[in-house]
Amino acid sequence: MDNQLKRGLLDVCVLAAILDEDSYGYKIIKDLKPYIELSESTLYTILKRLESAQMLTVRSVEHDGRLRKYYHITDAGVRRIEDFKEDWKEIMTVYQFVTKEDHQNHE
Amino acid sequence: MDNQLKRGLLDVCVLAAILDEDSYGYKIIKDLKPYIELSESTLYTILKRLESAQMLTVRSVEHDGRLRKYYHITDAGVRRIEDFKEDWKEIMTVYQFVTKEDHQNHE
DNA sequence: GCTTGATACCTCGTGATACGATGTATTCCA
DNA sequence: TGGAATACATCGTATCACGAGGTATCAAGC
Repeated sequence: MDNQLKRGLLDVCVLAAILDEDSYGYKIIKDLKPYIELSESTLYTILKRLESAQMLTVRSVEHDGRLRKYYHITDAGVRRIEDFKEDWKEIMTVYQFVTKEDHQNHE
Repeated sequence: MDNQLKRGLLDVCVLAAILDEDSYGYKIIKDLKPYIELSESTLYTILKRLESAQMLTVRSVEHDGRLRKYYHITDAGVRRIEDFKEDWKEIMTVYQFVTKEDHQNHE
């Protein structure tokens, strides 16, 4: 997929991945894989950004001797997803502008 | 609109703006305004990028003592729009992942 | 015991890019 | 005479995705 198209989608994908249930980095990547691929370096950048924007909170848990950091979405995070849905309406008008063969008559 | 969401859309918008008819910078901005806003500095960056990617060609025309640079889409530019339509299918599956309230049952 | 691969975290540097600020020059209208 | 509008352009900055690399644990196979 075109790289630039992913921007603006990634943040909201990560938030959606922890919406129903708290999750951790490695699992988020796996869960998102069928929809969108992102590297670990990308994810941890996003996670840090979302945390400093207070859209999620973090909690460390020891699991099988390994550290796991569970991420929990906040109200602001949920609102971020709602805002995205609003923005999407504008995106769709842009999409229609780009894809209609003839800009005045037939669709 | 969220800034990041525009990325990946802008290039293709500019190409769509010159698809039916050659156009020039100032007019492209005006034509796109109802759909997406972009500043002059952004547009000229994009135009230069698309030119070096050979997705459009340029032709200078004197108009009322002012210079006008008309942009003409190439086959590669048209193909770029087609590729975008393909990418959009993937984008829609991502969108659906983000927006469905419950990730297993009801839509 | 040793290696390999999966799990799980992290940092650093780079390249792409949208845009504000700024500059130049002309035409048109009040 | 002055300020929109038209029309082009450059520079610097901030944001961001990602590859490359690093640390550490655990399970499985030889």
